[in-house]
Amino acid sequence: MSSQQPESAPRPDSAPPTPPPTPLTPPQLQLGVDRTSPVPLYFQLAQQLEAAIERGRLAPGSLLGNEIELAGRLGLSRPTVRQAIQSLVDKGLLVRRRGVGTQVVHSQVKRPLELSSLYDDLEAAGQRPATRVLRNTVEQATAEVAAALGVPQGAEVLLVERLRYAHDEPMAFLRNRLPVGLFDCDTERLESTGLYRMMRSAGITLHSARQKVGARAATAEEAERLTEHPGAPLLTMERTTFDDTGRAVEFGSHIYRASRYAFEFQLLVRP
Amino acid sequence: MSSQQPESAPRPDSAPPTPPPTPLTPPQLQLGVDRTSPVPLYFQLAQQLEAAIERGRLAPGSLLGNEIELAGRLGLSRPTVRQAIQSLVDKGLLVRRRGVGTQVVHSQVKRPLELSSLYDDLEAAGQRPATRVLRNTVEQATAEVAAALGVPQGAEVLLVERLRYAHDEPMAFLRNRLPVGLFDCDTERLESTGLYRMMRSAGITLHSARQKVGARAATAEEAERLTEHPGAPLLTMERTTFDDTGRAVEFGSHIYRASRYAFEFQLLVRP
DNA sequence: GAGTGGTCTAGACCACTTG
DNA sequence: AAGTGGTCTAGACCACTCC
Repeated sequence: MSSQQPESAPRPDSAPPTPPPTPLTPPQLQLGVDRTSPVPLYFQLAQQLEAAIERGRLAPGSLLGNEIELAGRLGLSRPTVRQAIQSLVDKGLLVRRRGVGTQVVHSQVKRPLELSSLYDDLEAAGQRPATRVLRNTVEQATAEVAAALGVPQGAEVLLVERLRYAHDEPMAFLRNRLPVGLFDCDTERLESTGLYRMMRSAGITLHSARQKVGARAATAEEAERLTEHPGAPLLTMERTTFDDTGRAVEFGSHIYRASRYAFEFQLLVRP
Repeated sequence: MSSQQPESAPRPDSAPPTPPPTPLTPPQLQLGVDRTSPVPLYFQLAQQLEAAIERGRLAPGSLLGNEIELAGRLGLSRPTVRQAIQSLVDKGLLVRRRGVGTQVVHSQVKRPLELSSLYDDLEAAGQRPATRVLRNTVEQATAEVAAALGVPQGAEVLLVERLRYAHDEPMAFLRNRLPVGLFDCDTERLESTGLYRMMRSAGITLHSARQKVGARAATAEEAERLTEHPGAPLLTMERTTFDDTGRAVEFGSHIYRASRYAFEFQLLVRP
């Protein structure tokens, strides 16, 4: 099965027209799966390949070796190997071309951003984030909120308003509406962590979000809350977040100080 | 093959303990593949299911019927049916739960936005877009541009500056840098279509983009170009676009009138 | 023509959810 | 216990790319 090829050992008995055309490239690259593990085989392989790419052991542009050979080397079937490779293609780490092979993507495409959480973003950037909850009550859904959350107009929804600080400076004013009864929206926890983290720990699997990002000049009231001057440029975002069943779980209308914050994210083109 | 079942014809000869437990839900829903077509079978099935969901013939939340039965009904193998279903799960139209089944997502998640092209956005919105090319030359890459495009600092890159109008009003100032020799960047075509459309027709397959969206006040020069007043809020975007091999194919630094434009897009959470 | 990925089949066993 | 999706196998033929 996984007999390693002699690489460039000259074979004196036969004279092939061309010397071994160096089929290498995923050279030795120790790969191997653990069949006693509960982790799926395709997932183990995908992890190992991803790690190898990340560490540069698989150089950008290098070919991966064909699927059949890889399957044989690992003692896996071809569909399983394909499943592993496909998951990395979906992540943008590998490219497949028929008749050519599978190669590591050229370039420095870094890990795509998740659904961005301001709290996590700030924490990752080393800015010590803090939150002050201004309101945490129940209100009746306006037409706009009802449409966004998919509830009847006038139905009860949670209203949460927060000021987010970084280094004791206000950065953003966050206003969220959530369906009631979705999870326990405790004010104390809201002040010590982010909304998305609370949702995840409540067993909600976030799936997608529809966002609208714009800008406008600060009103007097907004300026005061954010310690800007009236007319200062503000970044605005409206976002409706859906879980994996397609339910809307959150509708946010946020305002950021443009002088302090910008959105970074990655878009994938769906063919 | 696709012999239609008698549905609810009572069978007088046998008396099942329970009357047909209504296994329905993808009720009659005429499905069928064309094996003479060059279109892959899984793709044909996915298209039909997607169309049925879109037209409401498969209601949100309804179960799809198990894979084996579906495969039998269509004369396909289970892996092929799974491939079709998986593609719709990836699109966010279906949800699978082990032990439960596959159901249509609850809610109105509309088609996710593609990598947004301002030109296409405006055209779709019925605003007749127009473009004036201000510059279309070659320059030497600054450190920032070189880093974004992955070329050596000082290397030659294409510089394109455009004003984009809607209804004869300026909407945005677009500045792009591109690797030289990527495709023919003709000024006349630039004025009559969008950059992305030109890339696609040159055989470049767009794959992903890294974006940064912010806001700031207009300088005097910017205000004049966009017929705003100095200090007016502007929406800014920096975007590096990559093709399917991971090459950077474009680096854009754009400015939009916040009074006229906002970004809308969909983010997917990668598990 | 040789080699690659793209598609497809007909089975199999397991883990999970539900009654 | 029954039914579902999740994983896996060992083959097969085709379309495309490159020599």
